[in-house]
Amino acid sequence: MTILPQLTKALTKALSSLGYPEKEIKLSPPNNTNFGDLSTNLPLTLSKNLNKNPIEIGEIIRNALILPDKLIDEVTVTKPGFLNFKIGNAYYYQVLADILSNNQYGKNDFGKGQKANVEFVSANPTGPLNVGHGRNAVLGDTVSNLLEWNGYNVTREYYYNDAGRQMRVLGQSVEARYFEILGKVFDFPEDGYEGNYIKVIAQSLIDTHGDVLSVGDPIFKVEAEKTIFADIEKSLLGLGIKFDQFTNEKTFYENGEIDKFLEELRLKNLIYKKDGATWFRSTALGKDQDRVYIKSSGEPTYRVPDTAYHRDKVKRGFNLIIDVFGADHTDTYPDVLLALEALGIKTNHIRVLLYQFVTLIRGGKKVKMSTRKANFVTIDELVEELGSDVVRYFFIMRGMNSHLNFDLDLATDQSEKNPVYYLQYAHARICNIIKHGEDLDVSNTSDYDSTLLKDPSEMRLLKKLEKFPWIIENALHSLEPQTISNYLHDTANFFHKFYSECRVVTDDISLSEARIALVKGTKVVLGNGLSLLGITAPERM
RNA sequence: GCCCCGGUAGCUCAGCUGGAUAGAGCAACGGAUUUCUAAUCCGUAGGUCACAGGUUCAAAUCCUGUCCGGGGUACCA
Repeated sequence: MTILPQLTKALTKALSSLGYPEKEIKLSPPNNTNFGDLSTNLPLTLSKNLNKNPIEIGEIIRNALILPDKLIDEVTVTKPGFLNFKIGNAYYYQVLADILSNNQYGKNDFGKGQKANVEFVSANPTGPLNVGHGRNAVLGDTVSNLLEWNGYNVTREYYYNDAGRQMRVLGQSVEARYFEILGKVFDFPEDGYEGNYIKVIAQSLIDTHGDVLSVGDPIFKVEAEKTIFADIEKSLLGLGIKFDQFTNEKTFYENGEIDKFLEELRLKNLIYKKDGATWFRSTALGKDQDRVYIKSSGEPTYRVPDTAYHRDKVKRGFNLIIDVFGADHTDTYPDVLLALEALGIKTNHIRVLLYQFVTLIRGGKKVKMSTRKANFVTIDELVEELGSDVVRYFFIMRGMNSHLNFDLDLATDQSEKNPVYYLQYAHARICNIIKHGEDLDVSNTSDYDSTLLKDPSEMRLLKKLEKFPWIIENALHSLEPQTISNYLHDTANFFHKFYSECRVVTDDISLSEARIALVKGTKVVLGNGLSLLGITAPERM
């Protein structure tokens, strides 16, 4: 049993035995380790209720506390009113033993028996994936990993619109290039896709079908979609990302779900016609404007299939549904949820992760990315240049709410000293130490004497390892994977410091064995953390 | 105009469910290698946490306003 719940319980008991009001008990490690390992501000928060000096309250609680044996070395009360606990080393030694007996250390059961769906990337197949999609892809995949680490059964899902304007224009673009290459009259669409890959697809159509294709042949669009999608899947695989399910918009037209959904809204008087278009009466549900559902051209806006799709996901019975969207969806997903709620569908298990845009900087200048204009840096280029590990770490180490300035030149220059290597190097170093120990026959970690671990750098590292499950649990609630990369960086840092302070394998066999145990424990944490982030943990570098 | 995100060291960013002395990487400068990997470690320097109010015993963190940057506010997605 971890120490946090035990202490919380002891504090709760003390409060009730004193007749003090119930308070939420928050225990957290203080910044300054001189205060101990865990602190609570309980005396401060009680001070107002009791109209008493917080220090005095702290002392009273301290005296009333009944603590588990040998777990806590010391309890102190410090100004302005904190209650601090110094945890005994024995507890941490036990944690190390736990880690060594469980190479899944860090995993938990919070999501056991529960199904989660993570929808991400979801780029329409109109061109290669660019840097912006990269952030989405890595974020979605890492969150999926995180859910799996918390026991969820996760479906990674990619949704795309294959019935809308974008794909139509894509087909027209290919068609135009086809006739252009054949030297015939062609009409390049106004908003056509200008990338070279369009010409490649057109050429392959010529190679397989010759010049017999005629204007408006559906094959242009079909072939483009097929080819580009294959490329997208390959790009994602380059980042170690594999989807369980692809769902497309067309499905919901064909199975009647969209008509059904519109009809239900109509029955609730939430749909009306105006100016030849069909509108969603979102103002009736508290929004400040209505939205067009079906354009006067007869083409539905993307909100319509999107809502039908989300209803479908809800129906599939997931306990948790996560959408990973770029900031351009900020204003649109609330309408989707609103429509679902209007139909009596619960949406409180849907969580939307909005990430801010990636600003690409090249040659000191911002590059405005556009798939249509073929002005972008692709994921393939990025992965080829930096490697999957670096790309993944780069995208995940920053919070999703921050705009990401991606300086391509800098990323290339710094690839040699990229922060991800710091973590990987620690892991490789560990592997080497373990190997060195084995060569000298110092590898017994089944009955080592853990009490020999008492150097400050050893204890600091060990205490860090103890936090790992707690980090995973917190990341589950916040769904902010950067907390994990931050943690791993700290862990690697503490390890490197320990390494420079303490020689692991020496003539002192007992001490060596104890230190090997600590090193192996660190390896488990770093290895597990890296695998959660989808980053390799090399044995040597 | 309105909505969302951000503004923290020269640069890129952590920290934000309020806590005790605000951090890291890069860049700058100075050290450490007869040693299990120097892709490391130690040290120096670098801050009005955009600004102004407010709440609180306590604010980078919460609230209000202002300024600046990005995104949205389309019968584009």
